[in-house]
Amino acid sequence: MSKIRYADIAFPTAVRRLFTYETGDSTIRPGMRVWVPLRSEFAIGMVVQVHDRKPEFETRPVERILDEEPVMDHTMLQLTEWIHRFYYCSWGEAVQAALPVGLNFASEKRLQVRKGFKGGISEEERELLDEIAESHLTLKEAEKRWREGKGKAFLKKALKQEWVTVWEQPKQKVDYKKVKHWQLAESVNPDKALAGLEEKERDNKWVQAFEKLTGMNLPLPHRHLLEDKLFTTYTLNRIEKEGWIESVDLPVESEPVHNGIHRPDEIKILSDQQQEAFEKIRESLDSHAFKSYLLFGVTGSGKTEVYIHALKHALEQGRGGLVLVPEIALTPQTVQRFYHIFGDQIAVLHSRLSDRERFEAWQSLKSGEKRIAIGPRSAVFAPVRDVGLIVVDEEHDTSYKQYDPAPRYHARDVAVMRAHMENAVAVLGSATPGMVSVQAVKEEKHELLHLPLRPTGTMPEVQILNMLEYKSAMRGPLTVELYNEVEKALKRKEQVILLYNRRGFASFMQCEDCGHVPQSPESSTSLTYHKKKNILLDHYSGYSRRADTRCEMCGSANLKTKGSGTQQVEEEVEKLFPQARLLRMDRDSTSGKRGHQTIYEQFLSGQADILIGTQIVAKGLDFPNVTVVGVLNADTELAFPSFRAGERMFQLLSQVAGRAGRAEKPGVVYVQTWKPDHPAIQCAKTHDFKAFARHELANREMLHYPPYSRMVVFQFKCPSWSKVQVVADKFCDAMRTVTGDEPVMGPSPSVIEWMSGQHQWEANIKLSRNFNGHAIEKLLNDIFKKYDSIKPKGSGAVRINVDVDAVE
DNA sequence: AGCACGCCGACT
DNA sequence: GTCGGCGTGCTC
Ligand SMILES: [Zn+2]
Repeated sequence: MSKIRYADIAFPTAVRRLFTYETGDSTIRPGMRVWVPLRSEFAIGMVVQVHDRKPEFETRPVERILDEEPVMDHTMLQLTEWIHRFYYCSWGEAVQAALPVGLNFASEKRLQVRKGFKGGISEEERELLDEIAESHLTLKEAEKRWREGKGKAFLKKALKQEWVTVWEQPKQKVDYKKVKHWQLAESVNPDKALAGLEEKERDNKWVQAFEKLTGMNLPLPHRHLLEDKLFTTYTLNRIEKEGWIESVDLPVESEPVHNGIHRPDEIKILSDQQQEAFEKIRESLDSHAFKSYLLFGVTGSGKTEVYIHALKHALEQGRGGLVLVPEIALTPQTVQRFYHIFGDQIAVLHSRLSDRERFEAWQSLKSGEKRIAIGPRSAVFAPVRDVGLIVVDEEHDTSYKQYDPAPRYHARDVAVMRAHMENAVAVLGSATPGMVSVQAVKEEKHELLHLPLRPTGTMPEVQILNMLEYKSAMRGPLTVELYNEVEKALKRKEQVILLYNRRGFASFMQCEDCGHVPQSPESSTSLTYHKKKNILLDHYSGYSRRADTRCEMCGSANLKTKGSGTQQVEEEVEKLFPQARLLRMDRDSTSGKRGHQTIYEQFLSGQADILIGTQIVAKGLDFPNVTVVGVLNADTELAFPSFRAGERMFQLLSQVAGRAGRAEKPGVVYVQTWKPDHPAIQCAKTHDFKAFARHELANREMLHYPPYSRMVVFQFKCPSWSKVQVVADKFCDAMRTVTGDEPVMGPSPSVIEWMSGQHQWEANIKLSRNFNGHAIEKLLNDIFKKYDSIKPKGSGAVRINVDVDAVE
């Protein structure tokens, strides 16, 4: 045994601390997983540091090192450490998010009857003990098997008396895929074996099968052999029974995934503007230094071609690539566009992969076999070797933010940090960039690459329909104008998309005469309506007032509360156009992405005339035959109780506009709204993102919202209503003591006040944008320390979640 | 986060 | 007397 060294280990629990163990095994290195004793059990942990500093406390030894080679390299450890500080989670939680579930170990506890145990026990107990010895159960299975009565009592007694002991073993969830193969038994001489048969046996099918096997290049997979009629499960087993062949489980290459055509020669020639953007990226790649770009270009401006050329260049440099795409956009079509050029160098990290498939994709990237990873949020951790380029497409998409479980990271920001750590180039692409990225360009953190619309492209016309004017001219949820346009389009055999906003999980009030939604005087966001207490509430600041009886805008008494319940929009539309073929799509009704995909395909192939659904229809494909797009109630987005409501609305309308028609068949987007003058609507009409950004940024700056601050949201959860409230109050006291009164808002009940048996409150704090990982960690440590010193009795039951850079 | 340890009410 | 409820504190 060599010299004792110390390993700092991160566990996948919420404890934001490392634990130090000792080991004499000199093969231990950071990035390896270990099996160590923790309390009275064993646990899996990740070695993050190996050193010689003997701690003051007693250390326990590492039981087992689970890897021969580190599964995380230095950068990945560094990246997860940054997440640990910045998003205030444990290092182990960040590690867990970065590894495929297949690499998680679970402890498996099996029961063993102590050897040579005779004991003075009753007949009945003896029987039970024999059963335990034979059944080879896990502890969990045994506890389930003997759930009650005598059995339960005996199991407990047997464990206590140590008649039965528990063996704890690490068990990896997924291993390399192994498949049953057949090979000749070592000891067998085929000729002799056959010669030893009786005459009448020679005609048997299994004998013929064996004869054939001897002439084959074994071992061969069972499945493969079955293709020959001579080989069946029976004949093979029969030969095995003679002891002439034996089965072995051998690892196999996973079957290649079919992603369509691979024609690298068909890479598209870039337009001048695309070429210009690409040249910039190429220069940065050549310099081998960190650089980040915001690639701003509307739908159809050809961002993907720029990504593809840049990826190609990275590969030519011998470096790898990483492409992040929002979950919803990760369709076969998207994959095909990359596969077309890069073929099997691509690994797709789909969220629908099985644990094993994910593990194999991960492995193929780590080994360097695959050079490009494409995937949603979690793919930011894909172990691409020597990453040169990281693309984040649709960088504004909120699905890049993880909420539960921790770490609550933003994949776009992690991507930029990873690029920074690996001296790579980050390219964030969007037609409607988030304000955070726009501001980063202004501050020269990102460089802007602008792709104007191609000369062949057109932006569809956007018509605004003022609901005030159509108040008495409605056909169900459609204004007469939109109704007529739909009719006309149907007559022309063209297609229609109708989009209605999903009502959020929050209720709100709206004036029936002017469409106004009551706003908070404190945070300038929409107030939510709470039926029980009949109040309007601002969940940022905690401001509340008795529900309005008159519209604060026009004075009308005609205020209506809009719940979060289901809407009948689809049924009403169906009645309006009984002769039309209707296709529905929303997040709930269609199960999973497959469902969406089939709906898109049906609509594209003309199997329906009208596609109606929630926001999700805006994220689909291009439909060249669609000439009318109707947004039925655009304002619902503005009622969303968030300072980002305007941004979301603009993004939605822009996205919709990007779907309507093509050059040959120009489409018109009709937006029904009570607020025709709202900047988000006006700018969407003129397709003027820059004007919208100017307006929105001015607003944000005035109210000190991101990107002019960094918001940290704290959520308090507990089954007891009174406890949550007390803890939230005390926590805010602690915050105000540490930071002063000014940046703290709240506490207040969450927008979702009650969820799965828990009451939820929240509070938030606006920090300077300059707070980096260390500063955030220090401040939050101070706040929690202060809180610990003043927290009331019984507060342990309240869970406190920290969400740095929360999105909603 | 789990999970053991410990301190008080309802049962054989 | 003890079984078990949850509140508290610790894990190298
Ligand atoms: Zn009004």
